Amino acid sequence: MSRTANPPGAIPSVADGVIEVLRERITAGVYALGSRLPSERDMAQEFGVSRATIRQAILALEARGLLEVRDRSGAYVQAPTTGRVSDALLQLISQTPRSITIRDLVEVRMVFEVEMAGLAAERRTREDLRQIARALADTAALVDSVEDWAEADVEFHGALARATANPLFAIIYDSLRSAFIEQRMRTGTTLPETRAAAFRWHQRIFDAVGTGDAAGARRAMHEHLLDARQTMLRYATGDIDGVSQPQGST
Amino acid sequence: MSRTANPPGAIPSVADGVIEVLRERITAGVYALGSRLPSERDMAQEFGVSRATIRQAILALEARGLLEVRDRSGAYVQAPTTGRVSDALLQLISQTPRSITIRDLVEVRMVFEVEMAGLAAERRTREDLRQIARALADTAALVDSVEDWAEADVEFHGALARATANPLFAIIYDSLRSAFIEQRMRTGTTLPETRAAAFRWHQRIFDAVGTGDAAGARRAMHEHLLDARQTMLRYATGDIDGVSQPQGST
DNA sequence: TTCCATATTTGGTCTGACCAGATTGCCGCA
DNA sequence: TGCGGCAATCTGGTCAGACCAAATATGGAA
Repeated sequence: MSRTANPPGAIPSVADGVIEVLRERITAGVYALGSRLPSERDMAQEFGVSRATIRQAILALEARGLLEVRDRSGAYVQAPTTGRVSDALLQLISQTPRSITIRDLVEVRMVFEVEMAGLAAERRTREDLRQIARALADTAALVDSVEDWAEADVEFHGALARATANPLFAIIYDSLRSAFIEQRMRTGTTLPETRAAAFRWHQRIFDAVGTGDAAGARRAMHEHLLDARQTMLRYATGDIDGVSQPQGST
Repeated sequence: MSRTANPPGAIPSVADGVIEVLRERITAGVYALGSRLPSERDMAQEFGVSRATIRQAILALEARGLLEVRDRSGAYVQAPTTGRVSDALLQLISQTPRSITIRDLVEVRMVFEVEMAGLAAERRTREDLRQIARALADTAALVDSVEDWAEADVEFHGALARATANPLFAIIYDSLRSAFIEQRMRTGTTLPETRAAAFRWHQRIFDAVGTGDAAGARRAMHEHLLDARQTMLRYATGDIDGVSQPQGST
């Protein structure tokens, strides 16, 4: 795996050593999840290095999502989130030579989500159903706000992913999610009637999942995505290459 | 999207400002891909901040995969790789509460590799075929070395992913790849006869892709994975929760 | 016991310095 | 003129010590 991008021959820096030790302590639970690490000054003393080096190590671990540094408070052990994955993925997508088109995106969704719907129908628990139902209700209630609706829509599909009882699906979906959104999948969903149509599809999917009708769920999801693709392609301005890199808000 | 993990209320630090400017310059091409950024000292002067701050910004961008810092040489603009994504994904997987099992992994592969095989059969170019063939030949030639064989095997599936003509598939596959490997999918592939069996499946898949037989390719891949799952489950020691975090080589 | 002022701690930033390897450029030899 | 090699220079890595302002902890007053 790609370590800290240290070419095999390179001399591991002092900071790398600190990073390694800290990482071990974190995964070993010496520094429990949510707990605060010793202050930079204390660690510098303990490791016998300068504060600058400790600082570099902490920053690296923060970038990797293992720590959260709160200004004037301390560094806290953080549970990894899908955010890191999707950030990296988004960045990758935005710089892919042959840019990712709407068609590509829908194709991938088609592959994953159709099967996800089927698995969800087979395995969903009562709690899963409750969450899916809530998301469904939200899409109906928030149909007037493009932003809120998009969020609810994503949540609906996310709940479906979780209902597959396979955490990998949820992880993958979450990772792609920001890409989906960022790439203004909304292209077509800015129209109220599009959102209304989506609701009807969602309803069908939900019913199938609820009754444990895997084949029906797959079929409904498949048709939903076919329909969505058509709508999006119609309103798309073309390829989505210039993925809007998030702009700093300063 | 999750910025630099800056809570909305937080005061953006000086370093954050520098990060933002540098990032813009990189994406805008002011600092071209592969080129070297000014030295830390020069930038510190230009931005009117201390070298420590510049350093922090550079480290952050390195962690995000935008830069590669070479000791005593400089910081170079780097093309993003799937490595970042898979690192993050691997970390995420290794810390998921309900640990990821072999069954989960194969299920995900089943979902998208089957479809990938089909798409590859429909769209593969002559060049794609050549690469797939080469990987196939490698798996046969390297059948005696577990390590080399695993690499070639992964390459075979990777070439298939690229042949779908949808870059997202290749990206996703590459991102999952290290997870697949790390999680010692090899559990069953350490046996020579397993590798021999895999070769026969690969051959069938290759033939179907070569003749443009999408349905056949899907079927062959499906059966290949079913077979692989059975083998792996038989030799698996159980769930793979303690995902081997890569150990520092020091 | 409650609450607020004060003292302490903590991360963020700055300055200035040294090290050792990478880079560059110049000089002398062929 | 061409080129190999040595030395000055440059660069990132690390260290030391200091100041700031906000977050926290402390202790005493109400």
